[in-house]
Formats: sequence, structure tokens, C-alpha cells
Amino acid sequence: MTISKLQVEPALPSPPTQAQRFGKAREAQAVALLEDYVELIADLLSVHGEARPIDIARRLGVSHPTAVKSINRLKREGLATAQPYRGVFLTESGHAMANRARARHRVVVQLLEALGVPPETAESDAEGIEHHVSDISLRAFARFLRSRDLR
Amino acid sequence: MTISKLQVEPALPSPPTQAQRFGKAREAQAVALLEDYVELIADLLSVHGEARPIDIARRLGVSHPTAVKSINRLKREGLATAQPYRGVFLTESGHAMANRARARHRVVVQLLEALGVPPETAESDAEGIEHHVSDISLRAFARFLRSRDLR
DNA sequence: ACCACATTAAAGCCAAGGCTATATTCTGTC
DNA sequence: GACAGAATATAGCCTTGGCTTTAATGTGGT
Ligand SMILES: [Mn+2]
Ligand SMILES: [Mn+2]
Ligand SMILES: [Mn+2]
Ligand SMILES: [Mn+2]
Repeated sequence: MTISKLQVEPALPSPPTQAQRFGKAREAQAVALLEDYVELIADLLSVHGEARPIDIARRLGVSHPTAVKSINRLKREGLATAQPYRGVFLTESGHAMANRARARHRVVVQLLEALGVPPETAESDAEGIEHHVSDISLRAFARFLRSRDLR
Repeated sequence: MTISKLQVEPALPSPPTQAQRFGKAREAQAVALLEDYVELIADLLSVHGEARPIDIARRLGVSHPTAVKSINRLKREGLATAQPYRGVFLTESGHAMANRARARHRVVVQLLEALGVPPETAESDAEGIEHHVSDISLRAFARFLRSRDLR
């Protein structure tokens, strides 16, 4: 009986398994920009009653043409509507995505803060993390926060 | 004395503040691919003694030419070296990045599992989340895990 | 030693998401 | 009502990171 590895190297996951993990992360990244836009547009609409491209650009830290190009993608994908020189509005499915995005955003921020991350760091880390939190993880986060609140 | 808002809308962050948050997330995303590559290359080197482009491609779930193009970027940025038809190796700074990436990856997975996320979900969510966890948050995660272990 | 097959390299295509520069259209003020 | 300045639209450029197709190179098995 031979002992194959004295130093127990943690074995790598199988190539297909690992490929699937990376693939999911790439997929999540592909919708991240859409989520940020619709979430921001929903916020602007609810606070200011309108979402103008220039405000969207300013808050995203991006040039106006870049914002406009992305807004066109939102329109193409049925998430937003806009007539020339009017503001941007969300379709039904745009609103639905915005609501999911905002809910996730809040839970992620709350979790980070609950773990002792200072507020501004929690906000900026959450801006990237949120897009990679699956429904399963999201529910786990919420469960943890609940259990912690009523303690 | 007028009450301006009966329904207390949570105010939006200032445009520059919000822009800074989004900017950080974009910056993190820009290095995410590099981190995944060097982490994977380091793993292949330590387990198989070599990191061949085709294995890298397979594990990332990407075509060989795509992997080769990214490896060229690693070389350009001083993270890896490779001669034609030899495998890929990491420079000092490549190894440094790989070690940081792996440490963060492990902590994120452990945190997710500690919160009740099932292992495979933890792994695939972590693959995206890891790139957006700041040093401050990482330390908070580690602290939480430690406090929880010795309970 | 040869040859088939695997691997690698090279070339060229595409979409996304950044940018600048310029043209057009609105709009608030006088 | 005119007009200056703000906002918007349009055009064109760049890099990244995907892809396929084709060519070149290594390599293991007989
Ligand atoms: Mn975000
Ligand atoms: Mn968000
Ligand atoms: Mn990753
Ligand atoms: Mn990783």
C-alpha cells in the first residue's frame, strides 16, 4: 500500500467543474452593467421624477456618450425606453430588474456592515460584489442578518 | 415650518461619491481576469509542475486562442513568462498576485460556507465576488471567521 | 524514423464599453 | 423673440476579451 502524497496537496476541481464556475462569473459580469444602470435610473426617477442621460453619466463617472451608448443597449434589450431629448424610463422588466438589484444591493451592504466593514467601504465593495451573489447566497445572507437582529 | 417629505425617501449619495464607488468597481473588474489567470497558473504549476495554454483554456472554459491572448497580456504586464511551445511561468510579481488572489478566494469561500451557502454555490459565487473584496473587508471576513471558530 | 494527432501560433472577425470631438437641439433669461 | 449655454446626439477611435479558421510545430507509438 503506497502513500501517494505525503504533503496533501488539495486536488484541483475537474476542468468542466472549474469551467462552469468561471462561466457563471462571466455571465454575471455581462449583466452587471445593465443592473447598475437600471438601479440608478430607478433611483433617479423615484427621487427626481426623471432620469436624464447627463445625470446618469455623472453618477456613473462616465462620459455622456458612453452613458448614451449603454442606454441604447438597455433599450435594445427591452429594459428602458427613451425619446430623443426626453429622459429615460424603465419598462416593466426594467423595473423588475431594478427592484431585484436594489434589494440585493441593500442586503449585501447590510451584511458587510454586520461583519464590521465601515459604511463607505461597504458601499463601494458592494457595488461590485452584488452582481455575483446568487439567489441562494442572498437568502443565506438575509437569514444571517435576521438571526443576528433578533439576538 | 414645512415638512418637505412625508415619505422619507432615502437621499441619493452625491454624484462624485457615487461615481467613485462605480469607478472602484470598474477598476477591480479590470484586474479580475489577470487574477483568475495567475491563480489558476499557480495552481497548475504546483499540482502538475507545468501550466500549458490548453489546460488553462479548458479550465477557464474558453477557446485556446482566447487563453493565449490573455497570457500575452500577462506577459505584457510583467506577470508571466513563456517561450513558444513551452508552458507558462509566473514572475515574482505574478506569484505575489496569485498568492493574494488565492488567499482572498479561500476566505471568501469560507465566509460563504460559514453563512450557510452550500459548497458548490460558495465556490461559483466566490469566483466573481473575490475580485471586489477590499483589504478592509477581507480582514473583517477573517475576523468573523476566527471569532466564530473559537466559539 | 515516421506519421498521426495534439498542441500551439497566427490572423481576422465581433460586441462591449471606454474615450474625444463635433454637430444639433432645447431652454431659460433678457 | 433671440440667443447663449446646457444638454443631447452622432461619428469615429481604442482596448479588452470573446470567437473561428488555418498554419505551423512537437511528440508519442509503432
Ligand atoms: Mn453594482
Ligand atoms: Mn448597486
Ligand atoms: Mn475569480
Ligand atoms: Mn479565484
